[in-house]
Amino acid sequence: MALVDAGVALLRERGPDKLSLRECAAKAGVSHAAPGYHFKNITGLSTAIAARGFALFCEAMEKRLEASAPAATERLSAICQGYLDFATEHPELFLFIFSGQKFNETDEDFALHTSRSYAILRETCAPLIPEGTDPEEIEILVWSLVHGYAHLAMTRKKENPGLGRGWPDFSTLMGHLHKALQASG
Amino acid sequence: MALVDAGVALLRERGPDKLSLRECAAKAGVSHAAPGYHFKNITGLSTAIAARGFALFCEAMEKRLEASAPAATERLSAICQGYLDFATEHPELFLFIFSGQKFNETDEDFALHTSRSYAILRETCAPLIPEGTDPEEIEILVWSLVHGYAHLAMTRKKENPGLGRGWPDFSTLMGHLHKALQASG
DNA sequence: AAGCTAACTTGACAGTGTCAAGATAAAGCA
DNA sequence: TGCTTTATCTTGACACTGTCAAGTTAGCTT
Repeated sequence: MALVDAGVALLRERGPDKLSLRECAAKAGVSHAAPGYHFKNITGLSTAIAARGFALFCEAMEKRLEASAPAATERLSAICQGYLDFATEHPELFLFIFSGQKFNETDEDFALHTSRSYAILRETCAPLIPEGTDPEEIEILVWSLVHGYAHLAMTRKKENPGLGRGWPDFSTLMGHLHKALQASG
Repeated sequence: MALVDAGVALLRERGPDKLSLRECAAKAGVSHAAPGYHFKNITGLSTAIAARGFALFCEAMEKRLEASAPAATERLSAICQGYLDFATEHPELFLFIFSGQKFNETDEDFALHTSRSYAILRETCAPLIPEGTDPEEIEILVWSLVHGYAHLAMTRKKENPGLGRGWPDFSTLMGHLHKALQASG
C-alpha cells in the first residue's frame, strides 16, 4: 500500500512522533482526506505502519536464524542479533512500534505479525528451557534483556550516542545470560 | 510550577502522546499562549515534565534503597523494585520519558535528574562488579533487563495485561541475574 | 444504457503550536 | 509622587492538523 510506504518514509525523515495523515497523503500524491477513506482514522494508519514494522522485525530475526549454526545457544544469539539489526536499520519504526501508543489490536495484519514475532522468540528459546521452569520465565528474561538494551540505546542516546558505540557489545551481555542459563539447567 | 503539574495530570488523564500546550494552559487557568512564554516551545514544556518524571524515578529507587537490607545484592533488587514501582505508579510518565522524543538535553533540571538516575544505578552496582570486568558491562546488563521488562510490560500489554499480572515476577528474572553474576565473580 | 460500488476529491470545522503585539502590574529609582 | 523597566501574562492571527459530510469519477455488472 502506497500510503503505508509514504508513512514509513515520513517516520524515517521526520521522526517517530511526526506522522501526519495529510503529509502522507501529499507524499503519496493523493488528496488530504484520502487516507481517511482507507484507514478510518490516524490510529488505523498507525496500525498499518506498525504491522509493517513488526513484519520487518520478524524478517530481521529470521534472516539471522537462517545464517545461524544449528546449536540452540547460537540460534538464541541469532534472534537477538536480528532484534538489534532491526533497531539499528529502522530506528524510527522500532521506536514507533514500541512507543506505547494505542494500535488497533483487532487488525488482522497487526495481530498476525506481532504474534509471529513472539512465536519466533518462543520457538528459539524452547530447547534452552531448564527442566522444571516455566518457559515464559526464560522467554521474558531474554526478551527483556535484548529489548531493554536496544530501547535504552535509542532513547537515552545523548549519554550513549548510537546503538553499540560506547556501550558494551550485546554479545558480552549475552555471555552473562548463557552463564545464568547454564547455572539453572 | 503549575503548568508542569497540569502537564503531568494531562498525561495521566489522556495518555503519554496527548500533551498539548493549550490544554495545559486551560487546566492551569491561564491563556492559551502563556505556556509559550515560560517554555519557549512544546519541547521546553515536555523537557520540564520529563525532568519531573526523572525526579520521581529517582525518588522511587531511593525509597526502596532506604528500606533495603545493606547487602549489595539486596540493594540491587531494591533499585529494580523502585524502577518497577515508578513504572507501575506513573505509567504515562514512564512511557513519556522513554518515548524517544527529543528533549532539551541542555536543560539544567533535566540533565541533573537523568544523570542522578544513572548515578544511583552505578553506585548500587559497584560492589557487585566481578574483578576485571568493565563496570559499565554490568550496569547495562542490569539496566537493560529491568528496563526491558518494564517497558515491554507497558507497551505490549494486550498480550500481557498489566505489569506483573500474567508475567513471571521480576524477582525470578533477578534470580537468574544473580546466578550470572556469581558465575562471573 | 442503467445502476452500483470503490476510490477518491472538495470543502468545512474545531483543535493545535507558534509568533507578534499589546496589556497589566509590580519594583526600582528620581 | 511620577517615570521607567521588567516579568508575566492576554489577544489575535497564521499555518497546520484530524475528521467528517458531501460530491465526483471510473470501472464493473446486469
